[in-house]
Amino acid sequence: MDYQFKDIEQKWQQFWAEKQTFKADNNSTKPKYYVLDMFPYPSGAGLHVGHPLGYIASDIFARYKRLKGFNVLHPMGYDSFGLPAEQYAIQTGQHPSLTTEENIATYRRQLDQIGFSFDWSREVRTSSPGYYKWTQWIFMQLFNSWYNKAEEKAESIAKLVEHFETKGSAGINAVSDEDTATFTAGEWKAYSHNQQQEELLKYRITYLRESTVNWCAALGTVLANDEVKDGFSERGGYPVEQKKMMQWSMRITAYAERLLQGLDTIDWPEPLKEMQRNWIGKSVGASVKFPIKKEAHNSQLTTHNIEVFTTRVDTIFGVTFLVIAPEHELVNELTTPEQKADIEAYITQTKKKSELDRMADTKTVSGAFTGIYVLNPLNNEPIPVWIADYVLAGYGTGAVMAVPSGDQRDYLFAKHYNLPIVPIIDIQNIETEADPTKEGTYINSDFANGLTYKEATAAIIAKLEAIGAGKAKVNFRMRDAIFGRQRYWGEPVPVYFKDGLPYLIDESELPLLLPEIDKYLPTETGEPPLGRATDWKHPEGEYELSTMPGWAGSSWYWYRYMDAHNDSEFASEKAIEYWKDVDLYIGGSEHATGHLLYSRFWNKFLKDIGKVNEEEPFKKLINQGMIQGRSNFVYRLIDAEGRGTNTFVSHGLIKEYKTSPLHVDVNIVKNDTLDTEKFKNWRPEFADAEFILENGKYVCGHEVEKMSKRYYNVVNPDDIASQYGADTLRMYEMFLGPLEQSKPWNTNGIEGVFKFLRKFWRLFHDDQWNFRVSEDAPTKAELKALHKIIRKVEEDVERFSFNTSVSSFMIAVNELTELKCNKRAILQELTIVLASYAPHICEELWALLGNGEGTLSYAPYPTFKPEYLVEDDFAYPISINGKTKMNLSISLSLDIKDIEAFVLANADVQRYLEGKTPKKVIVVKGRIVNMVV
RNA sequence: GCUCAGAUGGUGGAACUGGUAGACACGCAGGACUUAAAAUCCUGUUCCCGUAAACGGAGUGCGGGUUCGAUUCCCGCUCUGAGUACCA
Repeated sequence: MDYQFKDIEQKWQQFWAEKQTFKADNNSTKPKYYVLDMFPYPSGAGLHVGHPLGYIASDIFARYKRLKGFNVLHPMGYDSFGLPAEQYAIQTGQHPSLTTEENIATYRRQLDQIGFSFDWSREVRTSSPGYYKWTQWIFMQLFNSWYNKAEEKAESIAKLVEHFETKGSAGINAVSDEDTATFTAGEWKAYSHNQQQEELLKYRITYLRESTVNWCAALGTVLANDEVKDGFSERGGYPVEQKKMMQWSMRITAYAERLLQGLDTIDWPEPLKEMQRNWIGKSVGASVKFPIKKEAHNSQLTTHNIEVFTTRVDTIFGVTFLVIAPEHELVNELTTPEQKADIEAYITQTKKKSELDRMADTKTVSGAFTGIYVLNPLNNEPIPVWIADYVLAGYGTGAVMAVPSGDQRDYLFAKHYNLPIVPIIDIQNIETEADPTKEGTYINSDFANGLTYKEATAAIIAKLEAIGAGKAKVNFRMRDAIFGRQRYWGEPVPVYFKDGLPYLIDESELPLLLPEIDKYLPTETGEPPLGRATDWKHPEGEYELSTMPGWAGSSWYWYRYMDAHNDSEFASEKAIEYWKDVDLYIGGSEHATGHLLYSRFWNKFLKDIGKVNEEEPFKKLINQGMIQGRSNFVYRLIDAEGRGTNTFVSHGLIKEYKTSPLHVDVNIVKNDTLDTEKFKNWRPEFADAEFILENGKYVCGHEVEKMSKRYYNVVNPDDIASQYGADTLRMYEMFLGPLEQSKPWNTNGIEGVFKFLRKFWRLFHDDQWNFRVSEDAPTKAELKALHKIIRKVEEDVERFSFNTSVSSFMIAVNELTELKCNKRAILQELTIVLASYAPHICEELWALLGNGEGTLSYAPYPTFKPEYLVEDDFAYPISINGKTKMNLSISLSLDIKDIEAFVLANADVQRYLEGKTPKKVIVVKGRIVNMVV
């Protein structure tokens, strides 16, 4: 029979499911290999053709590794807590768990159609109580830990308490809140229980603190920094404002240095690492305290100096003014009565500007003088203090020392307000702009005069430290992560409050289930939706009402797959010891500063407390590119009165007519040719449409846009699978281009892949479509074709160049067709090699070859034998004059006796040889490509 | 502005450490089969000139350089995409 992909694919998908072919074994003697996909959020729209791209790539890799003899863990699950289900619940009243359930069913059906080799027995859902029990458990471990900087690791809070009880706060080097108290052991013991708890909260890795948060009123929740884009929420695009709130936070900053260092040990795409480095934002510099000039202010000040952070402490003698952020907490106290009006006017003006305006408008210089002066700690020169909105309250100390000769922003500010500009380096050119050079030697710099950059920096820091006015400091841009969300559809925080202080619930009470509520909206008093729950009360106090953010469940899920049904641990020690870490992780780069950073953070924490073994969770990571939409257009003819008619002009002719473009559903267009009948049925108003054709066809225009319903360019994998089959879909998605590159989806070439599979099928069949293979011994040419593809696929898969493999398969099958090869010895091995790309057709042929049903998935990958290739193609690595290296494949070689004539005829060659005679010359189409001298 | 990635036929793309540029596929043109169409198969297809053909010239965004030889390496520029944005 002809290639009947529908029957074949259904048969094998059923077979794999029933026989649990891809169930991974936790007790195998084979080497392990863990291939992971970023699990999806099951949205209501279902999968479009872009989603499976990464899954197909990882599936090919997983299947390949199985053939190579590895015990492969290749699981899938759902990140099923999230906003859309909740918003749907608000609109319809339908419980988010129902919506989620339905969406998951759709996803599963769509995924099953593509023939993935997932081990579904390990499926996880972050919203199922059996799963979030352990998310809550990890939260409890974080609450019960503090970060010991001396040891560079997290430790138990009990250990900290023990230290407090014996030695007080002395000798503690922790990452903590800034306002920790200093006390002796005796004082600690004298503290009330509540005082102790309050103090400990300042050390816990997950802690409660009043902090400025990104509040999104429209969504009724706070958002993390990476969920905010240009002052608007990433989801929905609602405005986001800054607001002070009591919030759960995660002390991820404790891990900043380790998160940065770890990047050098993992095989990730460089751009992604760079994004994480920028996000962590390490800058090495110094903090300097500028004492406030006594007589500057008549009144008594509670603060005596302004602290700044700088990366160029060497320029301190060039400081001619200080700038603090308008939101800086000292502004009010510092401003002199005479300047009060000015400053207040400036602050109101700044506040009026939206976040966006303020960022866009970086050219306008604005600021106001506070009226007070500080002293340069190294030479006691008075320095005026200004406020200006180019200084951000949220970074460093919210205050900077301005060096107009070296910093362009300071330069512009100084010019605008007529402040002095002092050059401090001999070669500095500051005629028209600041010169941030580090070359040359210092001038106008007191004891640093004549020194180089390195010397000056060291000398100045030493001096500052000696007089107690500053010290070397490393600053990070990364902030602690806000962990609370005022939403319903998330993990409840396993905490209750007593006397205003948080306490963990008992571990035996886990999971703390989400309570049922009547409406999914905040309460009338503005509390989160959980405030609506009745009968939901801890015996000791009130439950926390906010839930965890979306990234909580996804920050450890790869461990749950290792031991998905364990009730007593998040995964057994044995399972974690066996599977260790993820060998290959495939997903989008949009998670660079969210999921991928938080996951690394939690992993490091879990390692610190001895629950996992690896410092980094994802050894190798590949970003699949985004699949963009490719929209098609028809061109409506405009009549003389400028009205649209019901006549449509083919794309090639639109210059001759007046037309307006109109999106048309890409599913009724094939190779940019419109199916005019389907178009008439597409919408009622086109029922009597007429067409002006070219070459008898209606050709559509096209453009690359986002894949979206609005542009009618969404292509559904179901449609492709039912039209061409899963094997064609899998191969075509790979054929489309390099995995990591973004590209528009179009089906223009899919026929080629389909034809290839049919050709492959035909190799095993005679003209009447009867299965027939020959038992004869293969010829040299046949063996060569086979071994070329064996090697090629091996190389391609290892370097994730799946698109070139597909081409190579086509070449191999074309060659074998040409040779009329139907030898079992060849086809058997070819089937194994193709199996990871097109598993259904290969399983079928494998069974027809008499190999036993369903044994293909674990068949041994054939061994490449180079002797079949070195017939007339081989390589010569040679070196000439010790510098030129050549390495070529050879098609024709001249004998030594023919060389002389050849060399004489070729000036290039003569120059190259410098009079020597080559031993061997390699010529291709009359051109020398290589010589052995 | 900064950082990164990229630019190759009508199209998607190949060429892995410098060595026959355009593999493979789509599209297009011509042909075979067919009453016809679809399907299938075969041939051609970077551009220009000449031409039936061999053959000749140009050619990997633009301008230089290194090299016997550059899509590949170096310098400068243009454009496109992504990320980031007053980070002191």
